[in-house]
Amino acid sequence: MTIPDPHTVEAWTSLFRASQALLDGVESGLKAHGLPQLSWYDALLEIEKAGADGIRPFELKERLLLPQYGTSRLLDRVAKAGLITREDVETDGRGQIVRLTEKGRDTRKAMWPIYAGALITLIQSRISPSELAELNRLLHKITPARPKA
Amino acid sequence: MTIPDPHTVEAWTSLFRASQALLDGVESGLKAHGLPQLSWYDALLEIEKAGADGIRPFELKERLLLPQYGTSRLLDRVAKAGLITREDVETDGRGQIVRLTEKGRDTRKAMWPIYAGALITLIQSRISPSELAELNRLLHKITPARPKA
DNA sequence: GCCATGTAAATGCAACTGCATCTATTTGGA
DNA sequence: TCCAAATAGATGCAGTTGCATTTACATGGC
Repeated sequence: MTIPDPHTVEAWTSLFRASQALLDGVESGLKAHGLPQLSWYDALLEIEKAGADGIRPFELKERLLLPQYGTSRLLDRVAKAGLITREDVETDGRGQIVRLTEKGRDTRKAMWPIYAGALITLIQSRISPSELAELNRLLHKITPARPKA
Repeated sequence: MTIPDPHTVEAWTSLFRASQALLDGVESGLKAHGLPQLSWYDALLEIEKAGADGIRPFELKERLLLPQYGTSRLLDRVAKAGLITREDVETDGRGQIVRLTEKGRDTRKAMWPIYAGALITLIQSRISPSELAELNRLLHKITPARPKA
């Protein structure tokens, strides 16, 4: 059995810690402002991008890389909070169309400065633009091409 | 409100995806072999390092960067699986000493090749040693010095 | 010695995730 | 047409996490 280079283990550790720290930072900022979780942001943004046409949950799950049940339940919560509407689609009795409400749009907008601020503080202020580009390049080497939704 | 550089957002996204992909890879490997979660590995390793003296839960929580209740419950599960012993300490009636059992040692040992193999496949085989070093350097810039346990 | 304060650890409750399964509907063939 | 297989989405259940609180013990000042 091959033993990994200590640098490999360290990379995994620092990668994990970094992403953990960033996530915590963003989430605690949102929570401190009484705003929903980060996962809601991505969903709201995708739904907002879909515009008046709305989006089907199965499309959403592909874009958010969430499991089907995760999407279903996330939509439950977001709908319960009044941020989206879900209505049946006539062309397919199994499906539904999700659309953002005004409140949903407002919520997403309110989340953005907090989210962005955290990223600036936690990333942008700590690393130079060229290093940032290099970091991106290296991370993309590690993460294989997403397996085509 | 300052707007973050798109590269910053992309770095956050790739960082998150990379760490998610690695975590999933390691976890699914362990699960496929009928082994416990990765979080158990770290705990078992720390406890093993403590040797015959054992370790106090509050020390463990500092080393693992876990919340107090998380540590308490992790130890519950690990103890229920027979991988550790917990006994009261005489010098401090509030505390306990955690020690690894033989079974705990065996389990940790069994986990390592799977864990290591996943790291080799997912990281080491995809990036050169010098790039790995650079990745480490960049990640350490982003993650601030841990706030001294 | 007594009490306020602090520290170690556990726990009730709500939220969330994973897994498997279920229901409803559509689709593609024989 | 009819039925097996596929697809969209929901859901029961167990496990896990976060938060707040609780229990138990220790310590320092008076």
